[in-house]
Amino acid sequence: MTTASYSINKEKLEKAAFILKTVAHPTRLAIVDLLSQNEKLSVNEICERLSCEQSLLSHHLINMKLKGILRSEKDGLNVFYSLKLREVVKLIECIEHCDCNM
Amino acid sequence: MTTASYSINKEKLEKAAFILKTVAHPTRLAIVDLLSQNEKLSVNEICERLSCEQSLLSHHLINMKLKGILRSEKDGLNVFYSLKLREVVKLIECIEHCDCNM
DNA sequence: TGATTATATGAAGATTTGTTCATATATTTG
DNA sequence: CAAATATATGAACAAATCTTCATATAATCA
Repeated sequence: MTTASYSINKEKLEKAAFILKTVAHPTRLAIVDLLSQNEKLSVNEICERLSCEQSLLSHHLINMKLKGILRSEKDGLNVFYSLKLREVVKLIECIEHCDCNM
Repeated sequence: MTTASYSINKEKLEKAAFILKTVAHPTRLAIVDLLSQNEKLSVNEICERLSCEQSLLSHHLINMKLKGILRSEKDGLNVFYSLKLREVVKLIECIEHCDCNM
């Protein structure tokens, strides 16, 4: 057989790259970090805590929701976002722990 | 105090995003995976195993070296690449393990 | 030395991503 | 209903990224 011997197949690599890419942005990492410490937060709350412009934040949040990393639920005027793919928190931990070696 | 209460500071987030971004690509993830299983590999070996065009692969390798993820050593006609920031392997494991929840 | 092999380089174009701005929509409240 | 508030949307542009191609460099070998 001519199949490459490495363990991860193409599909998995693409999936992984897709998730990593979505998270690989300072603001989006900060969002993940915030939501790892708070069950759910409204757009406004995130906005203020990250001092991020509302529209820009909205774009980020919707993007992350679209890609399965966040979920949202509406409550009156507010929309609360929360982590759907909690595993992404580990990515941050990963990177945090290897900071020393950089 | 007006400081945001989340634990990761801006600098750390940017560093993390930088690393994640560099790795967040199917081919580059495959390179990391390959090199996690082989002490070192020549450009040609990687080329063949990933069926990636030589020039394109070179660009990827040099990029990853530039960003501190790989190192290289020359031996005759060959250049051998190896993992410098081994922690990035954990990123793949992270993503692999959460595949089920996606 | 000339041919061959392995790798790097750099320009160029296509595509994607990040950001801003202006504005739309939806909900609540007076 | 009008005003206020929270969030979303979409166009437009700048910047970054990905890929290809043609070619350069460097080492080896006949």
